[in-house]
Amino acid sequence: MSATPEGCARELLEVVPLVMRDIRHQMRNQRSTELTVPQFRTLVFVENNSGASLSEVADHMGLTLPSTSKLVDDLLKNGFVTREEQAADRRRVSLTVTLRGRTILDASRKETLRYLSQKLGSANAEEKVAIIQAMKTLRTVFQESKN
Amino acid sequence: MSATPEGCARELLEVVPLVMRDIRHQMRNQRSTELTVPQFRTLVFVENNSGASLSEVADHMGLTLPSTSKLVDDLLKNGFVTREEQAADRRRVSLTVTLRGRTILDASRKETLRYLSQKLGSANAEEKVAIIQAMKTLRTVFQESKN
DNA sequence: TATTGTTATACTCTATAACTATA
DNA sequence: TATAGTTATAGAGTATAACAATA
Repeated sequence: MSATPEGCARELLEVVPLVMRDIRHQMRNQRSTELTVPQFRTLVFVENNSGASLSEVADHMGLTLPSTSKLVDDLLKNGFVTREEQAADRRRVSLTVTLRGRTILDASRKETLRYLSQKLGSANAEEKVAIIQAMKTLRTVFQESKN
Repeated sequence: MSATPEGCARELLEVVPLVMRDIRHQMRNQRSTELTVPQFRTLVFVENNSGASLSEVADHMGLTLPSTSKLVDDLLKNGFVTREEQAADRRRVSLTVTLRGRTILDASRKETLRYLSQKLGSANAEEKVAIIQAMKTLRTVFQESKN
């Protein structure tokens, strides 16, 4: 297996959509929680960055402002976040996860992690180390993709 | 970094959507080729499994038959695949990639791989080995995800 | 009857363009 | 004028339900 940038790229292009598809399916089939992947990721971000503006969320998600606005709107309708004006700059919005949002997020995360953990149970120690390492590298490589 | 199934699951859940988002963006912004990720994956599958039926594509993609039917319909409209009845069982369909489809697929693959390779250029040898290993494991774990 | 596929319908995700409000 | 955000509109991706054709 050639550990060249090209070899890695080829593997990523084949395997990442496979894993993503599975995660998406799993989340969709959570009848109790029902968060989509983007909704889940948005809630995680707002939980970790309470008071975030819409632009900050959009930036983190790699989405346009209108897309993010709609995404947040749905979370709002479900009562998972609150949206207020920032006092210092009234154009800006301040987002916070509600108790309800936190509850649903915790449940969804728990269920998804349980599912993924079970799937990864068959991997041996060395393989798991490689996954952890790979994810660490990929995170740094793909994180600041401000296209 | 705990190399437990739970630790791996946590990393996957954070990093995979990040990478997927970047791949999706990159493909969307290919002004020359313009294949979406599902279209790309379908073409790859049909190229490797010439004469495949719709059910086989759906199975590979992890999609329902109606979704797959529509997906293939779009490829057909663009002249990237042909769709015929199978002689042996006329309910079944036989899909083939056209020359045009092959051309666009090659161009798209090349451009995406170039993009990803360039991004992965900053990773050192050990990190690249870990990525290759991780992808290999993930492929086997997530491949036969027939839900 | 069971299987393969399509059509009808709907919802989510995402984008671009046009707009409003605030700075 | 520039920035933050929303609304309008549209296209892709996906699903379920209902159907048609073939086995």
